[in-house]
Amino acid sequence: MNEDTNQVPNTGANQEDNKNTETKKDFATPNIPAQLLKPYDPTEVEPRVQKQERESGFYNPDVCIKEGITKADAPVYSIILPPPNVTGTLHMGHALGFTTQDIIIRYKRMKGFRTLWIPGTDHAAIATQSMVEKNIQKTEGKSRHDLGREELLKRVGVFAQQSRDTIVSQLQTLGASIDWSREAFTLDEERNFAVRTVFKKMYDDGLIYKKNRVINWDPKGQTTISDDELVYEDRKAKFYTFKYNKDFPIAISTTRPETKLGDVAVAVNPEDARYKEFIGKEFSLDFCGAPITIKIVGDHEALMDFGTGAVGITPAHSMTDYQIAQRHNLPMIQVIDEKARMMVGGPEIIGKKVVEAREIVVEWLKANDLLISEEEIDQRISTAERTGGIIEPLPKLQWFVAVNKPFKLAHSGIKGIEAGAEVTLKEIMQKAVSGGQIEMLPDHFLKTYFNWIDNLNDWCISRQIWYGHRIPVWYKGAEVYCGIEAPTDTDSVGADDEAGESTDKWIQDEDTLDTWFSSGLWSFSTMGWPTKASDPQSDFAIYHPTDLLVTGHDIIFFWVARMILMTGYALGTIPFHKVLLTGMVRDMKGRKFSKTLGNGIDPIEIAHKFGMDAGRMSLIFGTAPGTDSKIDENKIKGYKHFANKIWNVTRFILTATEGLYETAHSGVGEDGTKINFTDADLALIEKRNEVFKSISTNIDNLKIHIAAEDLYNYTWKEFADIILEDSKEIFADVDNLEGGAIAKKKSRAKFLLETLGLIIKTLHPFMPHVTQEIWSLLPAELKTRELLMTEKWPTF
RNA sequence: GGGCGAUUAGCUCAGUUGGUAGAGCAACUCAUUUACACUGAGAAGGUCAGGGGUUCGAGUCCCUUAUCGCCCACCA
Repeated sequence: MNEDTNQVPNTGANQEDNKNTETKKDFATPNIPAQLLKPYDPTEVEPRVQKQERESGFYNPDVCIKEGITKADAPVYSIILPPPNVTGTLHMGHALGFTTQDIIIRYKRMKGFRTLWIPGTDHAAIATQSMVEKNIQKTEGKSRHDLGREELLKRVGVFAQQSRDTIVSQLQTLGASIDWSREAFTLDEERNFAVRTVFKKMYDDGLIYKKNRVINWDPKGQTTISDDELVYEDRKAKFYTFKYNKDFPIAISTTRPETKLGDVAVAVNPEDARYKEFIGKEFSLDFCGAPITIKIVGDHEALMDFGTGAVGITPAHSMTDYQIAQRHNLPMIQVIDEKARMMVGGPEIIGKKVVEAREIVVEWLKANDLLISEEEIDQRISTAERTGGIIEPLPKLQWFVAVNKPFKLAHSGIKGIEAGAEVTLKEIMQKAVSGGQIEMLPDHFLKTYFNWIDNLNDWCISRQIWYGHRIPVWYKGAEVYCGIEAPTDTDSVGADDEAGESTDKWIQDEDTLDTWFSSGLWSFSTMGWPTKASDPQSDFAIYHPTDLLVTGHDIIFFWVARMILMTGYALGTIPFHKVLLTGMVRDMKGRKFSKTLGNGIDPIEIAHKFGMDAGRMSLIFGTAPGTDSKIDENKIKGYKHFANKIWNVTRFILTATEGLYETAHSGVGEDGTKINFTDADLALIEKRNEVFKSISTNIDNLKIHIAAEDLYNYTWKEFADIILEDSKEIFADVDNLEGGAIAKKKSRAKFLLETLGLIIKTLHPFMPHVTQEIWSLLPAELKTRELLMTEKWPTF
């Protein structure tokens, strides 16, 4: 530990500063620390304080216990950091969440809790791989297949590492008092073991299954994605109405004529008088060079008053049609491949991209006089969240998690679920929250959460990308093996090897898991589960479930729900007691921060310009949980002024109480008599204590934006503007005029010093750097420890 | 189509269980080397989106309308 940082180095530079400020002779007294004579300079102070805090080891609760800062049997408080994606750098949106967590963590630590905050990063599978692929394509003109699985993974690994380093330094710049000794990564060996363990358990319980069905295919990313990874875009589209051929009795409509080469049926409403007579009939015909057989089926899904009232059914390329086809036992004919090219049809159409094929089919319809009408409509198309590719529904053999399948939950700490009872994953997600064990703030997001669960379908978890947790399943001919460890006699073929080679060795499934599968385990995979789960001294035994999750409301489905699912399933418990949802941070025009707009603000930039303390305050101040906020530099500037204000308040108090503070703080005057507070000061104390009591209460209730405001107002408007101004008169009073003058001064000096200490302590979670710096300059009598973060929180 | 949120000072937003409308920024008047110009004092600025209801009392609770924003959904 570097104790020197609290001392004022007696360098030439400082002496020079003293000379420069000599005009202010009133303050150039030997007892006033030299750096106080200058305005507060966050760029010099903040990195130094961060280093000092970090090197003290007190971010780690084990060290706090060892050094006697925290009692071993103290109540526990734990938070896991929502791991940022290793796709780039943090912006002010992250900073809001992380600052919120740091405030709570510092508060709890000072209150004596055994406090743990675990950091980490997320490998973000598709997002990261596609970013690296794009870079390689741009700089080297190579695809991932040119590089091969091993080489690509190496490149992605390097990128992820750089990204992680940036994120770590950003978190440190933020002043996050997080325990770096416990840093985790969603794709490291320990987390991989947890993933394999849970996968195997789910597989054995029949909750993970492999099935051929229509999934969301991203032709750009060359992978499947889950329903939640779809992003909808509004576009104009042509809506064509036509007949398959001249003899076909019913006209249908579509925006995608090229898919009609894969049609197997036309669905009409069984009540529809126009078409009733045709139900059950079959027509074989040639459509654009592809022989197709269309069966007319009756299905209530077909709405009589929409379009022609008849729906062409393309089971292989539409989710809805797939479901209708299932009901009527219809075949599924794939006509579009993974590159979104036509697989069937005449020579003019086969091999063409869907968009070109669409034009060709329309031309063909026109040429054969089959097109009845063509109108422009608004349409929502699905695109892939990470690559922007237009989703092509395709039939594929994929892995799924069954959310509606009952299984026996061996252990249960979830209210409303008995141990050993039959439940579904959906029920776990519902009961963990509806039973009140998990609280959400603001609570109106509960409706969003439940609504999502009600409409939830089985979760497609396999991805055809290489960066991620490989599915722990091996094949040997027709045999399938799922295990935590690879079977012996495994052939370690890479993905590039041509499949289909018959071998007598086990070959692992090529696919990787959805990144949210591993994120879902984060609350316990970061704590030594499963290896050390049974050890009562393990983090898992001590700190799980965690107390609080602070995250953006945009990932309630992706992450919050998946954590509840995974924790409920694997442990029969909840991952956290409370969820605090933060809003989005936007620019002054209300736009989201984005790379393409170039409006993103890097927290490091803020630290350079205004100081991170100011940045932290500006994020918290006036921002209610769950509501979006706007931020601009003007606002941040205001809190830079605030930091400087406290700095000057400190200078004033130390100067004004010069010679008084020793006696004032000891509570005994020079003559040995006790210093009593004057009635006026007693009244100030009462009022002050009330303010600080309510600040604590507000932090306890996670209303940190209100606590920050109260603290700001008291410090500036009450303490500085009124009390300090009033004190000037008291201190200016000439001693010998009346006997009470000296007693009044001592009383006030004691009050000012105590209150300053109180402000600095209470403000510390919000503005850790400036408060630590001031703390180091306060007279020793005021403090019990050098590091403010380990001081006791003031209680009344 | 369903759900959620927002609407408060010129701008950006707070407003705990219902009890006299708040802050920052901007603008206005004054003070001028003061702990601090990264300043202080003062004044100004609001039918709390509109309408209805409950209540002794509503920015806050209920109903309704409007506008904006977000999320979800298989109208081909």
